[in-house]
Amino acid sequence: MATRINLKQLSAHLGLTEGTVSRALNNYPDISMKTRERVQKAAQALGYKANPTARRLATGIAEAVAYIMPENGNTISEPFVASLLAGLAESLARRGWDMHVVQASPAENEEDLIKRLISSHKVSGVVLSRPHKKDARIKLLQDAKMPFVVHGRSLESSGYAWYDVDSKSAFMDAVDHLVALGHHRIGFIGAPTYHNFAQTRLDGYREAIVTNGIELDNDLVQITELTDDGGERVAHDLLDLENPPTALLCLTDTQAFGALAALHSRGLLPGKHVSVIGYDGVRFGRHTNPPLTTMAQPQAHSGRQLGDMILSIIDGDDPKKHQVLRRAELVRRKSDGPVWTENQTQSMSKWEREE
Amino acid sequence: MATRINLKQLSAHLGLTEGTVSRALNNYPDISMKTRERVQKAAQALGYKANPTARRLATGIAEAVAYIMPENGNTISEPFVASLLAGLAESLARRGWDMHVVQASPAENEEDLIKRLISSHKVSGVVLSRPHKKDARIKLLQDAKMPFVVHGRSLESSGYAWYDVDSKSAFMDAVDHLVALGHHRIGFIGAPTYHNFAQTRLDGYREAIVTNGIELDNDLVQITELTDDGGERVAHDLLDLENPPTALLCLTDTQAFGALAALHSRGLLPGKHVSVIGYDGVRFGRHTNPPLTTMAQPQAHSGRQLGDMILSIIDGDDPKKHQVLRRAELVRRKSDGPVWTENQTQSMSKWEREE
DNA sequence: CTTGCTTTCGAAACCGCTTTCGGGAAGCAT
DNA sequence: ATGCTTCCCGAAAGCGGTTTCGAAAGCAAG
Repeated sequence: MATRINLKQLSAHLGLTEGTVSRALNNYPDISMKTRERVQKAAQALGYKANPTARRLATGIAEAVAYIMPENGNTISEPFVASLLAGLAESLARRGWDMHVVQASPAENEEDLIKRLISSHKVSGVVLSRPHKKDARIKLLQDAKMPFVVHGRSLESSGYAWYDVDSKSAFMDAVDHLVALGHHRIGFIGAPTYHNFAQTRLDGYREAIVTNGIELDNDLVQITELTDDGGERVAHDLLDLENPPTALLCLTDTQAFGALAALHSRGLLPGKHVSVIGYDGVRFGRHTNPPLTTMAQPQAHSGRQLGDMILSIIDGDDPKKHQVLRRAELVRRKSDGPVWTENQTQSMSKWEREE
Repeated sequence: MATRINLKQLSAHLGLTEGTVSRALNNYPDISMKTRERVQKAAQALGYKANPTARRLATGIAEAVAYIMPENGNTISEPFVASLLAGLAESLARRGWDMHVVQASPAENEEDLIKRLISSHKVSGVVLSRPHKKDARIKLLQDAKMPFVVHGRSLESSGYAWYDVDSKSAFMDAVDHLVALGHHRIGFIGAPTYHNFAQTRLDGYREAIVTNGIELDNDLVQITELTDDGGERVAHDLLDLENPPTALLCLTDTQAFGALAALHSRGLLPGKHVSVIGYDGVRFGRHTNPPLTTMAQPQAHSGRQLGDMILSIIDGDDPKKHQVLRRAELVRRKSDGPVWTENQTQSMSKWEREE
């Protein structure tokens, strides 16, 4: 086990040429059935495995794909990363391929990372998360003919493979839900719209607002970082408005956690005085005070899905055939409720009591 | 940019032999200063980079390390994984090395995974998380002389490199803290002790209990999964005891979240009626009801730390010189408090009011 | 018993780089 | 000029496979 047997030894053992043995193992048709079986049996018995590095050099295919971690080294503890990686790794492992996980170093921007990845020939495919609206990386990959799939979508998404959740519809659903509860002033806590998902969710919000016959009020949309602190900060800004919102719709659950904190610090009960809805459906939302209502994405097997996609594209499938859009669904916990009316004074005492 | 220049072209361009150019680029002393500079300048200008696969084959060193994801595909969304990966990737990238992330597939056990990794020659080092008490993987790596560092420790940890947090002391501190608040019946929510960290934390708990002159009561320690549901379930068991605990010490924050849920469902206020303390210091604990008191580990740069360690061990450092033990510290939020006494009836009303 | 086609395998080039080895050229003392 | 180091670089052999090409062997047909 210390030193593994190599092709030369195996072929010597069999009294055959290295080339012949190699072809036998790779099921070339010009090897007789008899010797093919003999070779494969011997390989099995001796525990022969082709050296991956040598094969890579010879064939030029890397047998590995790279996952690009989303930017923001700090915020990176995105809940979805770990489970996505698990699924992706599993899918690739079924084929014996490797998963490289890469991240733009502080010194290097995302585009240079992609360039380096392409020219290094170290991977035969790339999986990308959270593209920007107009993501230069996508063009680089296309120009280099490097197979890739995107977790999310950029603005122009017709030409490549992607896996995404229809968060625009999700945000429309969320708005509809809030309106049905009587809310007319719905605050939106968002993120910079170079993130395409930030844009589409905002679009969903806006579209649903007008569809419901409500006038758009730009004061009600606030942009901030994708952190709880960010959410908390702008939640305060929204509540400080002269005519404050009665509900807050947040781009992510993490931001929503911050919004809940803002409400608490003001003695307001989420779900009662002000409704809060997040997006992502992270499990942790079950434990907030109150449990967070959220639009949950079906991230069950997104990693495996992405893995299967990139693999078949590498095999030659048309990327355009691999575009899957999943739907998010409302998970109603306790942070949403009918609009609070001032004359419900009988409960006022409880409000006051919150510290 | 399409086809990268290779060594043959570069050397032809320079009128030198491939071997000479290679040695010039790798700073061999038998190349004159003059041509060495000339070569390096040309390489720079033409954007030459040695093909990693070819170099790997020639040198036999993989220039990559593997991170083994902790077991449990489901529970894997351990909060620490993503940030650890980020740091590890950064450390390796500074040297131009790759990070492979691997996970035992359902069909394959962890030991076979390591065997495969070793014999594949695909990586020159391994980083391992959460070892078992007696972890067969460690022995495999040692026997194969594969450099590795462990995130955590197994029982016998003197012979290899590791990075760990002194969770035994942490749990002793936590017990001391609770005792100082008046608690004498402290429940322990743990996990199967083949996980070494589960054992050491339990040890810390037990040792501190006796040190404080309290009698050990085995009914007070419950073993369960590392999930919120697990924590919730056994929290109920503990509270159903005839003589229930007044405080719950949990192996992880995630379990503690479940414990909080159990208390709420019984109309008990964490931090008032029953104290709850977790371990990990995940950021999310700021948003529970009430915010979770926890023993926070300094996971700031653990990933980078691990990366630097594995790199220097691969360079030949003695693994035994790389053993770093960090301390966790109590982060007091709101889920702990003095022991609840029944005669504080004036607050009883508030208790009743909780639903 | 040739001729012609397949089937089956050996031989060799190649992937792109590293590293050992040896020898020519230059430098210095004799 | 000779002899001996020392300094540089070319030549060539790997690393461990894959793949093309061509030839030998086998078989059927003529």
